[in-house]
Amino acid sequence: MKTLKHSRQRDAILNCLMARHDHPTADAVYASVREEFPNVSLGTVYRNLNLLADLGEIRRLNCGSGPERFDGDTRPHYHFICRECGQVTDLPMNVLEQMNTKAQECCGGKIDSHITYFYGICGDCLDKAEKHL
Amino acid sequence: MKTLKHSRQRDAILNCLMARHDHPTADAVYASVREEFPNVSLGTVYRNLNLLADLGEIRRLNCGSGPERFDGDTRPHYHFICRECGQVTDLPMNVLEQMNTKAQECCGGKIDSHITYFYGICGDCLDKAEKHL
DNA sequence: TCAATAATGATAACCATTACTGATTATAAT
DNA sequence: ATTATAATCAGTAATGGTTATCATTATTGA
Repeated sequence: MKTLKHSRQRDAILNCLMARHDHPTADAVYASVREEFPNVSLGTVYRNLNLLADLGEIRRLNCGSGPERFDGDTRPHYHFICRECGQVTDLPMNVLEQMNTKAQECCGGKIDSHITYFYGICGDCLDKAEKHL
Repeated sequence: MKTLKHSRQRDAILNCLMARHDHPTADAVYASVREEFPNVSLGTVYRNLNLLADLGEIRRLNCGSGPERFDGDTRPHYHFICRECGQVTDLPMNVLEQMNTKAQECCGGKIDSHITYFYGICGDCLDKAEKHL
């Protein structure tokens, strides 16, 4: 039985994720934590991100390409990825639990969850495109 | 303007993906193509998988962890991933286009598609668990 | 048939992530 | 408070999947 010990670095990493809502990569978290702990190691960031994710205190995001991203909001919700700028934003809509039931009717197993990423062009990029016409 | 030239290796790679329905990784495709072309290079496999995906003849799958997978079936459909064995299977259910509309109401941008992965335990693994009780 | 060039095989480089190391630090028992 | 312990750390090497480079080979249109 391994007892968790308190660590300032882990706090800083968790705080960073709670404070920002841009779903940062490990590298971005590293840069952020470095402001408080100038010689924190990238390995420490990865180790704690994984630990926190396994504990269920943060969530891992695999948005289709590029490095993994992390989310301090563990409540089930959907994400929208802009094809133009790559920005990942939260979608304030309810998760459709009934999709699991529907999907389960199509397969022999037991489905308990789903992950959905929406793709398109975000408002900012639409505006920019407009101006350049 | 770069014109595409025909290549036996690319044919073999595409055929492999059309023939099997287990959503193989690049490495698995490599192993398969090697039976016909014993000294095909892994780089060639990657290059052509990317080319074919960009041409829209196959699809890339990012199932949340592990290496990228590829799908010879480009028609929109959902996938189910077993947490136990990692197997990726197709779900014969309609894609819910209305989710895009719904999601778009929640964000300032333009949403054109979504990708959903369902997670759970597949029939095979449920059976195995049953026997071991 | 031949020149132009896309594609190949082999290999090196790349990048994100993980594993290893010995030193440090937080916790619990004395 | 002191000490024993084990978790955590910083630093760095190693790993694994993927991409880039380059000399050679294969395809194609004239």
